[in-house]
Amino acid sequence: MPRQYIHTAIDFPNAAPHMGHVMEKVLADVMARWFRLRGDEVRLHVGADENGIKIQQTAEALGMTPQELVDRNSPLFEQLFRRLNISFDTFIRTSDPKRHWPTVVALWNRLKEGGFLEKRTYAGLYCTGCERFVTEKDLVDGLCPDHRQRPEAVKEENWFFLLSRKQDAMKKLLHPKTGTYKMVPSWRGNEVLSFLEGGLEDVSFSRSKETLSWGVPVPDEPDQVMYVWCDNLTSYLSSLGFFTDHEMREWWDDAEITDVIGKDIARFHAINWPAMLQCAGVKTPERLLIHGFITSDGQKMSKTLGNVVVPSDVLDRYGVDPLRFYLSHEIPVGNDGDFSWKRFGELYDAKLRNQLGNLLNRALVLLKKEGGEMKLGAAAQAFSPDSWGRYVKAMNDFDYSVAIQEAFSVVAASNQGFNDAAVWTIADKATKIETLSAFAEILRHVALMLLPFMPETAQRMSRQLNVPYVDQMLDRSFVLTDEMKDWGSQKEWKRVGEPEILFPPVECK
RNA sequence: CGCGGGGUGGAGCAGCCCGGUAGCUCGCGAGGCUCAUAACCUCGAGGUCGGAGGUUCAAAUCCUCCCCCCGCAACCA
Repeated sequence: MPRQYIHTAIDFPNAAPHMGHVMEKVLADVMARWFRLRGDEVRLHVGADENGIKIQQTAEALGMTPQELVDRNSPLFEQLFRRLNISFDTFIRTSDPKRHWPTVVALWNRLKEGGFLEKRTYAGLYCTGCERFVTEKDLVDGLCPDHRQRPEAVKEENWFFLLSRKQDAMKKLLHPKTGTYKMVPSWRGNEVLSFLEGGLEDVSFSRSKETLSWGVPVPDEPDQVMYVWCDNLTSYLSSLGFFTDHEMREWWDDAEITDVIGKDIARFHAINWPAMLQCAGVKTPERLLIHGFITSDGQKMSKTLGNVVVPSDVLDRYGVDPLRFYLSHEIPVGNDGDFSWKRFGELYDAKLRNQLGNLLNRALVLLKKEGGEMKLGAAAQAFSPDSWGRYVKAMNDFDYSVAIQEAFSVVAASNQGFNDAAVWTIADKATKIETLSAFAEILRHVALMLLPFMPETAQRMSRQLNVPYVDQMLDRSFVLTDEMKDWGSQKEWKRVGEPEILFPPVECK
């Protein structure tokens, strides 16, 4: 049984979670759920990137300690992910000295022992107002735009990771044809590859404690704190207890590893991370799934524009599955996407209420009127067996929007078939029951297709249909068998349950 | 010539890799049905597929050049 280790980027909790965080987690969760359904063993990891200068600064501005800030914000992420039914196994917080730091320190030591770390003088411009290094291009007329002062030229001793040595190795690893680390979708990888062609430079791996105090201390160097790379990325290992006495190596060494991350940090995950792993003698991941960004009504979300969409507002209004549906249906994997309340409402009505909910309702109500007994006859199945083939291929190819649209094209075709057959006018009771049963059977298949995307909805549909496996379908061990995908395979399924409204109308905002 | 993405009926998008009736959602017009959450179905109006060349029997789809929009351009996650 293949083993799958999926991890998302860990999130930066200097503010409350936004729609972009949600998109990434839903994407990873759809993948995790699909892998489980097809029979793989799955571990899904998420977390919070709590260290760094920005957290330090934000905390200061709010008059709290960094620890207080992350203790306040990180749970917001975790709670949101739970509410979204993200089936994660671990939530790592990088300020956790017990779960996270030992792995980080061990990795650091390995890199150092391998001769991949080197102490150098880092020269840069330091703005005392920002309390951080700034670059030339940040400056306006040579001054810090925020503090209107000239940054000082500062030199400090830092550790560097010798990434430049790994250029050829990374080219080989990421080679579109022969490399073992695949970037999905491939066009997202192009940017990374061309960047790689430009040549790699060594990366700064630590800061002086005066510059950065909130982070993982460098072993044996009291005045140095690790800079983001060694700390943040390593959470993917620390969640498995790597390099400790409770490490779960099988989830790395004997697993297919997928990173789910945004286009902005693709480069670091595609290059820096596998380079670090190679240098530490650890296997590199198999797949990098790169998603785009989400805009709000076509514009970049920004507090100044006041167009930030708060995920919990959507959840309060529409519930979990409609949001999961919207993101999966509207945004092809890798593409940028847009969130708009208008579009959300339209899609909710058109697809979820009018097409899906209505089909389920009209079929069940009529069947109930005939007594609720199921009987699948020789009546032509209105469900093309190719649908499963197309669906499975799309799911395996990470074309999730294509897959969910396949499910909805089955629904649309069924509504049409329902009218064409004028089911409600069929006089012969046996024929009527057989015809309606066929629609119930179609909906059983549709619910299974929707299961990775809208788990609760899939179960509610199946509950109304009263299919035999309804109570197991949200279990992690629930596997989609070939038998389940066969027409009329549920011999124990004798009668349907009570019809209910699947998606109620939601008032316009 | 820095890199990548995009430019498709009123709006938002898919199709482009593997050329061959231009598809989806919403909106609009007409009709059908009345089982169903005033939902469902059918038909219709509306597009020189950014522009110009080229390849081809045939191009939204391949090639070349140009224009416009967005992101990135390295330590900022």
